[in-house]
Formats: sequence, C-alpha cells, structure tokens
Amino acid sequence: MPKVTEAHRAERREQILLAAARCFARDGFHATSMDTVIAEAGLSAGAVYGYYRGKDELIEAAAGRAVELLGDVLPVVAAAPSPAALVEQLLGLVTEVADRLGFDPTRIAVLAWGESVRNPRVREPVARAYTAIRAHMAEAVRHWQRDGRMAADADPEEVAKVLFGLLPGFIVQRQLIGDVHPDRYAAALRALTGGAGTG
Amino acid sequence: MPKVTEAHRAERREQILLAAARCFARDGFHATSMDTVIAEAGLSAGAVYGYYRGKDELIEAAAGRAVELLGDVLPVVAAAPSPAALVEQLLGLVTEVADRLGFDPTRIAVLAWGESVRNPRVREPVARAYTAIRAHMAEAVRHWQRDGRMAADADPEEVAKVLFGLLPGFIVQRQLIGDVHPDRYAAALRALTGGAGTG
DNA sequence: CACTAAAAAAGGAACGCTCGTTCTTCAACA
DNA sequence: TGTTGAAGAACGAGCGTTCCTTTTTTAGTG
Repeated sequence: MPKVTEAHRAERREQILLAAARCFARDGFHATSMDTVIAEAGLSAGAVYGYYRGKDELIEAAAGRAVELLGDVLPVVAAAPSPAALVEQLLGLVTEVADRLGFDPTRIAVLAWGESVRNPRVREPVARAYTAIRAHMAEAVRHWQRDGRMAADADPEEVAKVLFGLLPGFIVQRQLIGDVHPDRYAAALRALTGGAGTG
Repeated sequence: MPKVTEAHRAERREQILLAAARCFARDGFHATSMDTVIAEAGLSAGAVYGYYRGKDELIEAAAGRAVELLGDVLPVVAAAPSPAALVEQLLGLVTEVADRLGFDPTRIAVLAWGESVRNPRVREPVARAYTAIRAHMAEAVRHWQRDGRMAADADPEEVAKVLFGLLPGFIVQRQLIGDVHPDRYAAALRALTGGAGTG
C-alpha cells in the first residue's frame, strides 16, 4: 500500500490552510475564488478537494485558526498584574503574530465576525474561544479584587467582558483606520483606569 | 410629462434601501441575492436597478446608513460627564435603534467591517464616521481634564480611541455571544475606571 | 537488486448552476 | 398619445465542484 505518511497529509492540509488564510486576509472570504486558493497553494483543484470538502470547510478552518491563537495567551491573561498590563500584552501579541504566520489573523477575525452573522459553523467556535478568554479574564479580576486593587462589589464576569471588548475595539480601529498602537492604547487605558496601575 | 415627484423618488430609494438592509442584516451581504432584495422590496428587478446601479451600491448605501446613525449622538458624546456615562448612553442608543429601524444596524456594522477588508468604498465612509465620533470623544476627554476628573498628561486622542473601542467591543460580543447589556457594561466600566464616576 | 503492479495523490479540463445585470415589453397618467 | 416607471424574462459570466487522467510512490517477486 503506497499510503503516504500521516505527517505528510497533515503538512499538506497545513499548506492549503495557510494559502487559503493568506488569500482570505487579502481579499475576504467571498471575493477569493477557489482557483485563487488553489494557485496560492501551488496545487491542483483535485488535490485541494482531496484534503478539504470545499470552500466552506476552508473558511471555517481559517476562522478557527485565526481565533485559536488567543489560546496561547491564556496563562498571560490569568497572571496579569493590572488591566492595562493585561491589555498591553494581549494587543502586543495580536499585532506581532502577523509576521510569524504570513497572514494577519486579525483581518480574518474581522471577516469571521461578519460571517458569523449568518453562519453558525463559523460563529460557534469563535464564540467558544472568546468565552474561554473571558473566563480567564474574570479569574484575573478576582485576583485583583482579593489584592484590593479593584472594588470588591464589581461583577468579575462583567468586568471581563469590558476587558475582552478592548481587543475587538482595537482590532476594528486598526483595520479600518490604522492609527492605533498597542503601547499607546494601553497607556490611554491606564489614564482611564486611574493611572496608578503597576507595570 | 408624467414625471413622478422627487419626493416619490426619494421614498422609493428609501424603500429599496431598507429592504436591502433587512436582507443584509438577516443573511449577510454575499448570501443575499438581488432576487431576495427585489422580492423584499416588493418591486421588480427593473425598478430596483432604476434606483441603484447594482448590488455594490446597495451594500455601500446600507453600510453608510448603519454607521451614520452614530451622527445622532455627537452632542451626547461631547457633553457626557464621565467615561462610563458616555459609554452607557452610546450603547443604550445603539441597542434600541434596531426596533425603530426594522433592522439591526450593529449587524450591518459588523458585516461592513468585514467588507472593509477589501472594499475601500465601504471602508472609507465608515472610517470617516468613526474618526468624527472619536474627535468628539477627545473633546469630552479634554473637558474632563479641565475639570480635574482625568490626568492632565493623558493624550485625549488616545483616550478617545479606547473609549470608542468600547463600542465595537460591545457589538462583537453582542452579535457573537449575546450576553452583554448596556447598563451592566457601563457599570463594569465604572468599576474599572475607579467607581467614583458621576452618573 | 531490478522489475512489475497496484494504489493513492495530484493534475486539469469540463460541467452545471447561480447570480447580477440588461433589455424589451407593458401599463399608467397627464 | 406620448412619456415614464415598472415588469420580468433572458443572457452571459463566473464560480464551486466533480471526474477522469497522469504521475509518483511503495510493496511484492524473481
């Protein structure tokens, strides 16, 4: 049986997914044709369809990939000494991964939000990932409350929503206007939260 | 000349635009066909194309409409007594207009962000509207600084970016997860900004 | 070690379908 | 009766997908 190794298969899937992600980040989900993805991957139609069922599956995979990068920062989030420090590290990571990946995951995230309006297969994994992040942020808030750095009567879950919301707020302005910077953003947040934050 | 009145023409354009907006908010830009929009408007293809050049123009018009609603709140923004009060009023307005309009403009806003990735004709007006809002927020920040309610060394433009960013942050969570509420969000922000904010 | 055969993967042309758009025809009103 | 808005069938392009062919790889055999 000339079966190709499983590692090779995974590699091919990755190659196709990254090619698709680059195309999506450049042109959007619906303006990129399968021909474009196929050409970007350097393969043929038959090959691509041997690894993915179709365009929808590719969109879902790309959206999932763009979002699961946030999983890397869960430990950072839980251990942040202050809201501004948390946000600063989060935004810093989000802005730097673009080079490491060859495509900008925040672009795909914005596309995924739009796609989520009508496609549950995109929305659900994204919502799950975001909810997980928020849970870790709520944990951080509880730490701050125990340390007396935040009002004890505040609802940690709700504060976490606001903290998490700073991320899409940053991304939208970065993609649409482009005049935001992680450090400045965090500094402004520090001014807003009282300025006495550590780190 | 049975020329129809100019008011009638404007009314027809509005009828078509609202129909398109409803369809877009329901299914997204690309999953709605012109047939759907035409049926929703209760007109014929020829009629619709007599008022709009094509689907792209309809998308741009819907995106512009969804965004220009923010123009109504410019006075509110400039006069807000505190960050939390500003955000509370902003989010309150954004969540209530859905009923008044027959479609949810925040859904179209999310779609417009995604479309902005590749289409400057959508991005530019949205970016302009958002920049205008931010400018008014910066003005509010300067007021707070003059009143001694905010650190004088903070950059008002940067603080305005964070304040504005709370809006897309709220919208994304509302659309994808759905467990956010304007009042609770503002309350959490109050906890984050020190809790001593007025109203 | 060489050759053969089988099996899987990659190639790529072609299909069918949907969608946006146009254009000719019809109706209404002054 | 002429002019204009509306109707709706028809067209053409572009897309995702499939399917048949070609190439490559591997296992078995003399």
